[in-house]
Amino acid sequence: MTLAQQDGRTRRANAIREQRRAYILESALQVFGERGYHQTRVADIIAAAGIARGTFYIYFESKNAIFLELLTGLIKDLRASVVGVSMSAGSAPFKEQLVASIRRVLQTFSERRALTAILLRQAVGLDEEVDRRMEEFYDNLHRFLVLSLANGQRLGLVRDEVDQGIAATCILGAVQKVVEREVLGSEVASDFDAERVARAIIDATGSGVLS
Amino acid sequence: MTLAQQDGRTRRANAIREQRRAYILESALQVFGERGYHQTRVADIIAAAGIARGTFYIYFESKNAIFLELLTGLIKDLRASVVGVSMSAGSAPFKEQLVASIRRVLQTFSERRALTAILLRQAVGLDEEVDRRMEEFYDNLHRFLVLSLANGQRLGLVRDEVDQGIAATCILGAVQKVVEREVLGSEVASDFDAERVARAIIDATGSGVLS
Amino acid sequence: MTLAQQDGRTRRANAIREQRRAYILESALQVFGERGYHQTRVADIIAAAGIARGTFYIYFESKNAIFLELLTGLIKDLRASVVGVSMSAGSAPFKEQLVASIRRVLQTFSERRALTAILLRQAVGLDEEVDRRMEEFYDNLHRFLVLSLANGQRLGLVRDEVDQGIAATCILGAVQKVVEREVLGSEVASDFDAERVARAIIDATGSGVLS
Amino acid sequence: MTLAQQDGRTRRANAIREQRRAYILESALQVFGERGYHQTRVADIIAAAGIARGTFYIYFESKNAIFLELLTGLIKDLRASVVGVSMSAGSAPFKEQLVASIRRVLQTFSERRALTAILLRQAVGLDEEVDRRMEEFYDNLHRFLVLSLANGQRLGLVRDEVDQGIAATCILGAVQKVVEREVLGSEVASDFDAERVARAIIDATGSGVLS
DNA sequence: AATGAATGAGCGTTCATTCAT
DNA sequence: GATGAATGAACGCTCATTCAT
Repeated sequence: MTLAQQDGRTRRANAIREQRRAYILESALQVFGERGYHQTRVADIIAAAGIARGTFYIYFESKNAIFLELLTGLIKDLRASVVGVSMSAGSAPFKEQLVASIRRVLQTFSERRALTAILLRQAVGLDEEVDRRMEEFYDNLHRFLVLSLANGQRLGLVRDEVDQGIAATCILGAVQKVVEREVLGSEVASDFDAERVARAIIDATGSGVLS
Repeated sequence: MTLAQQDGRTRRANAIREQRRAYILESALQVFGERGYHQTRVADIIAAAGIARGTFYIYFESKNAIFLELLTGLIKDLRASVVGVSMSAGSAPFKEQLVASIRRVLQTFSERRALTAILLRQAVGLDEEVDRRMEEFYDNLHRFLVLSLANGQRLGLVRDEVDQGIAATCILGAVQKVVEREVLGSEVASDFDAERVARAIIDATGSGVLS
Repeated sequence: MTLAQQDGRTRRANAIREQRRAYILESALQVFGERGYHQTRVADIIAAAGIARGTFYIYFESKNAIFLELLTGLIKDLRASVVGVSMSAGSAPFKEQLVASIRRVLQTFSERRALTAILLRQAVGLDEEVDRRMEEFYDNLHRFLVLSLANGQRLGLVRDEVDQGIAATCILGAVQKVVEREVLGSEVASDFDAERVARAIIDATGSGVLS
Repeated sequence: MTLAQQDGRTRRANAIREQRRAYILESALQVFGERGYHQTRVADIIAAAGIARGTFYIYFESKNAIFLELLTGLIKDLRASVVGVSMSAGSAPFKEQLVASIRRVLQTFSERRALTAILLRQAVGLDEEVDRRMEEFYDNLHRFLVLSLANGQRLGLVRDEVDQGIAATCILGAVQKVVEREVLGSEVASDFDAERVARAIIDATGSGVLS
């Protein structure tokens, strides 16, 4: 057997392994999304994936571990779509930038419904590690928003009277609740008009509801 | 034994029974608040209440039932403090009314921390009945806010451009998140300045963050 | 309910609990003795005791714990029967004292066949705690024998050439092996003549086999 | 391809196969010795041998089978070193012959520590086949000792009062326990002075401890 | 022959609920 | 009504062995 052959085989084996792992992950995602963490038995996951009990434990350490991995994935994706939010005095109109950012976040959630459902509704109190990460994620988001608002105030884009901490919390909550109602509420992804909703959020939280 | 005697005895017995029931409920609240629903064992509740295992099942049908009852209680209290929010053209300045309403809601949460923690963080996916009631509660709140915003628009108090549905969702989310961070975050109730926070919420969601 | 009544009830309840516990212990002993530690399933124990799965865990923390308790019991009994071995210059002839001591030990083993079987054949490598206790037990016995031999040498009852350590080990091994072959070998306890065997052991280890 | 060629190839293949087999056996010995039978997983053995899971089952039928083979090997070695023990009225002084025999046995054990540890401490209750062989081995040894003592009595070398059965058991136990304490106890093989220990055993069991 | 991914029977333990006293 | 011992279904996880490549 030549080295090239072995490399090829190893590469293929690794690829298959990764595929299989991804498939189990995907299957688990479905079940977790449908039944929630606690109602989901390892038996459900392996049934959904069509694998044997032991096989599950080849790819994942535990039920908890696979759940954590799913969550970590979503958090990573969200972080990526959030990072783009910027108050830099770029050429694009400020408000449009905000709309784009929010829209991107909404789309990320929209494309990951099952995970979003878990993240928003099941992910607390299951496990210390999960809790810690979730809190960390929200804390980072909050800190980012506070900073953005502060920058905005310096640039005269945000009103000086605004309480940075509370306002950041309000925006966070607003987006989260919109995701909860609009994204998870509509049965199919296409029902959900990210552009319109993002615009409405920016309008409501940006200009306020009062005249 | 006269009827009067029996009445007296029955009344006293009923009173004792009610007291006992309330005490178990209270004990359960503590443990649920501290450990969350799933980490709480019936053993924890009876230990906290100082009763025997069987006694628990005399007063409550199941672990689930007692949890549901606690949640129902909080929802009832919240409904009571929310109902007062009104857009009627009373004498008090409109914004001040809003601040007062939000403050009342925040106070209700603040006074019921243990329950609030459960409501916001644990109450989904446990039980179909619980889920149904929670959704119903939030739906009612949302409907109420939509109606209020519509009224406000008619009266010229709310901007016409505001998307009632999304805006209502934003406000709901904002308040919820503030409760989550500010109420549950501060270690003791007194640390939490309901007036200041309510004012900040109204400022942020009412006037918007942008200048 | 009077205090006396309660005391009575509590006492009776405790007595029943103890009886039940002892019964489960006894049942476990049988199964462990027959099948060994690893072949014994908790299912076997509860089947033998005629109790439900959960009941087992009311009385014992784990399969390991019940085994440890059985072993501890035997070790305690053995210690009690060994303690009597003494080199004090009492009135009874020295050799007769030794015979009596060995006989007592053999009898203890003989009366506890199931446990003895476990102790001699299964009790190593199962559990760190068990191993530690067994080693401790044998160490104590060995130390005791070394001391006794030293005393004997001082009193002129034991030959000066004897290597205390090795001799103690030999005696320990001799008795243990005799128990293994003679006690566990004979099907029924009555088949085993403790007096004769004890005398033979003392003769072999005391006077030696060589002429 | 000529027959000679094939023969050569086959021979070489067989040699490689045997080497590989021996290496796995050796690796298994290490892990069994370190962790004991039950704590040793097939995973540990293949990791130690650096082979794949399936490969293990090409060379050995099961975990149990490889263990049995190791044990059989030790028993064979022991038998070989024991066979030399003889009461024949050879030229060498009788006692010196005994010392030499015991020393040889002790050395065999000392050179096979890992196996000895298993033999003395783990080898019972694992498997019927193992148990049967162990018992057979000890029975043969015992029978041999009984015979030797009988011969000794006929030759006037062994006291007539000695109970052959019990005395044989005592000697067996003495040696076994000495191995257990002295051989397994000392960390390195060189710490163990086989000559001295053998002499002490013969002194203790031969001349007895009493004066 | 060698590999290692797949298998699945089997186990110890938990805990909400029941029920005899 | 109060008690708490008893119940047993249910679960997550292990690991010796198999078998397609």
